[in-house]
Amino acid sequence: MARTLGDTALKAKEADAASVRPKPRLDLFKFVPFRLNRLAAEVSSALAVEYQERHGLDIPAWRVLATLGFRNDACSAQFISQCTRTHKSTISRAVTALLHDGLIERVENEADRREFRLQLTGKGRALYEELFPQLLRREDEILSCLSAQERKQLSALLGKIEQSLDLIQTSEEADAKQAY
Amino acid sequence: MARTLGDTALKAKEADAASVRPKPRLDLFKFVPFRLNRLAAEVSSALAVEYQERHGLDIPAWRVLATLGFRNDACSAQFISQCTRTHKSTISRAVTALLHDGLIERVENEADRREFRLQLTGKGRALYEELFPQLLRREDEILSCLSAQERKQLSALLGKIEQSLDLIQTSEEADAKQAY
DNA sequence: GCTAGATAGTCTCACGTGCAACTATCTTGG
DNA sequence: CCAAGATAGTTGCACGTGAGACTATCTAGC
Repeated sequence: MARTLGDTALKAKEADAASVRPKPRLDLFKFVPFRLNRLAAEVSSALAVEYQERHGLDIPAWRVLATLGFRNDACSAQFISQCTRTHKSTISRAVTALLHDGLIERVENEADRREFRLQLTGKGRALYEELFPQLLRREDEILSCLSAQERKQLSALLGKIEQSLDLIQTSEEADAKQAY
Repeated sequence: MARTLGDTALKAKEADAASVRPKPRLDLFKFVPFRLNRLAAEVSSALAVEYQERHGLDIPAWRVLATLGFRNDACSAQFISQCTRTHKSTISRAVTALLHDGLIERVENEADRREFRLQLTGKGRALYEELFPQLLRREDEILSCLSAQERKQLSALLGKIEQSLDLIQTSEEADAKQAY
C-alpha cells in the first residue's frame, strides 16, 4: 500500500492503513544514527569539563593519555591512532602538545627509526591516575539512570553493533597489527 | 578473574584483590562515552554516502530537510535548531544552501517579521521522499545485527539516557516552545 | 645491493562549525 | 509611547580536524 506519503491527499486512506502497518516516516527523534550523534555529542561535552576545563586537555590528547595509561608499555603513535580510531595527524598534534607539556616522552625505536615509542612521564602518569577515576565517576553519573542489568545490556548491544561494523579493535588485535 | 590489566608491578596484588573488587582501570574500549563517539562517527559516515555523495547534502542540510519533511507544516529555523540540537548558525547556513538549491522556500511571518517559516518545495519534497527510505534502509542494515527485541532494548536504553541528560525534546515540547 | 613500493610521522591546506557580535524586530514596564 | 531587554536570523572570526602531500626509513624483489 501507500507507504511513503506526504499525506495531504491521503488522510482518508491513512485511516484504514494506519492500523495495518505503522507507515514508515522519518522521525529524526527515532532515527538511531541521529540519536547516537546527539547523545555522543552531549556526553562528550559533559565529560570535557573534566579533562578540558580542569586540566587543559582536549579529546585527542586525552585519548593518547588514556591509551598510554591503560597499557603501561610504550607504544607508537600509529598504534594509538588505530585503536582509538583517530586520524594520525590528529594524534600527531596531540602527541606534540603532550610532549611539550612533559606529560609523555618518546624514545627512538632502534629496530625501526621511523617510529617512536611513546610513554607517560611521571607527571603524565600522575595526571592519568588523577583523571581517570573522575571520568569513570562521570560515566557512572551519566549511566546512573540505568540499572546494572541495563548497563550490561547497553554494553552488549553497543558491542554487537561495533562488531558488525567491524569497529571492534581489541587491544590484542591492535597488538597483532602492530607486529611486536 | 583478573579482568583488564596492564600488569607489570601488580600481578601479585591483583591475585587477591581481583576477586574482591574489579579494580577500576580505564579501558577506552569499555568506556561508554568513547564508544558512543566512535560508533556515532562510524554510523554517520556510513550514512553520509546516501545524502552526501549521492545528493550533495551535508549533515546539517539533511537535518533541515528531514525536519521539514517529517512535519508537513512550515516551521522556523529556530525550531529546527532546537529540535535537532544543532547550532543556529549551522542551521542558518544550511538553510541558505537549501534555498539556493530550490529545495526549500521561506515565507515571511506576518505576525513576527524577525522569523521566516520554512517549508519544502516540490523539488525538496521529492528529494526527501526519495532519500528517507534509503536512510531507513541504511539504519536497518546497521541494526541488522540486532534482533527486533534487541532493537527495542537499544531504543529504550538510549531513551533513558537521553531523558536523564534532558536531551529529550519531543515534537510536542518543541511546539510548545515555539508558541504557535 | 639497488630500486620500487610500503610505512611512520609531520605539515600544509581547506573546510565545517561554534562563538560572539551585529541588525532587525518584538515585548514589556514605566 | 518610549526605552530597555529579549529574540530570530546572519555573518566574521578562530579553531580543530581530515585529506593528502611530503620526508625519512624500512622491506621485498630482482
